[in-house]
Amino acid sequence: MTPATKSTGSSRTLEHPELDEIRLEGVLHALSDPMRLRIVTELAAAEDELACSYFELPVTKSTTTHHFRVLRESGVIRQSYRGTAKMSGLRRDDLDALFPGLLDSVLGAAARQAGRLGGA
Amino acid sequence: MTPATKSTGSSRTLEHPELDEIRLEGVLHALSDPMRLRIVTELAAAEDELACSYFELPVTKSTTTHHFRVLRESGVIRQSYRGTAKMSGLRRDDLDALFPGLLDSVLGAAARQAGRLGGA
DNA sequence: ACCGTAGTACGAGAGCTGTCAAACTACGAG
DNA sequence: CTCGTAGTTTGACAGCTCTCGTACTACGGT
Repeated sequence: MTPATKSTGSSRTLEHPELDEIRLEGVLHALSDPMRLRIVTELAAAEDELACSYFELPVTKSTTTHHFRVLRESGVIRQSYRGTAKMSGLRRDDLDALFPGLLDSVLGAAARQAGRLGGA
Repeated sequence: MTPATKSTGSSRTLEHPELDEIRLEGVLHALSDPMRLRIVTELAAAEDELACSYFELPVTKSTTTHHFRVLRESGVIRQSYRGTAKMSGLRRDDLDALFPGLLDSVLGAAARQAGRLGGA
């Protein structure tokens, strides 16, 4: 929101697929891993960008890096650097434009299943 | 070897997951393959059970068998034998009960993408 | 009884995936 | 400058996935 759109010297760049490069198969594949589905669920609940370090995943840092890259390269999340932190946010608008209702139904399904398996 | 064991009386039986054994991750993974997404799309369009041989997939018969098994074991389709043919049908009701809206949004997304990529 | 059609089973191979450990880079705070 | 924190890179490894070809079984018709 606030300006500083210069990337402020952070030369580290991140590749993101354009809208028309996002493939349904890729999105589904990205979401079909438990760890990544969990990341996406938390990201959706947060309604805001989150640092990778926010997530307390039961895997090492390098594995975490791997999962975030799969999510980014499939077009599910958008990432950017802010200081030493790497912020991640759902590409909700892009996904809704491309595949209306898909993200919501997957999130709903994930919540439903979590309730069914955990809370019941 | 030695097919001496069971054979369960009547004809060839097929394993299907119960409703509460179907996992969202498994369904998403099953749908994330182009060949299987295509099968599911045609199955949905048909609104009826189809024989494996109906599909003219650009792969061999053994690969076709493999894909149908993945779809069945993940809970996406139901299969049964009718004569020498093996009929397959979407488990629409089960999936809708478990993950409301998911199947429709995936099918819609697939149709949209097909139109976007093919119809120019 | 035979044959053809529909699908299965069994290897097998190339390639991808999830995971780790260890060494590394980038940034901000003292 | 030095240090700690956040994340990356590389290499490795087991396991899975998609694909094939060949050999096999099951069923129905002639």
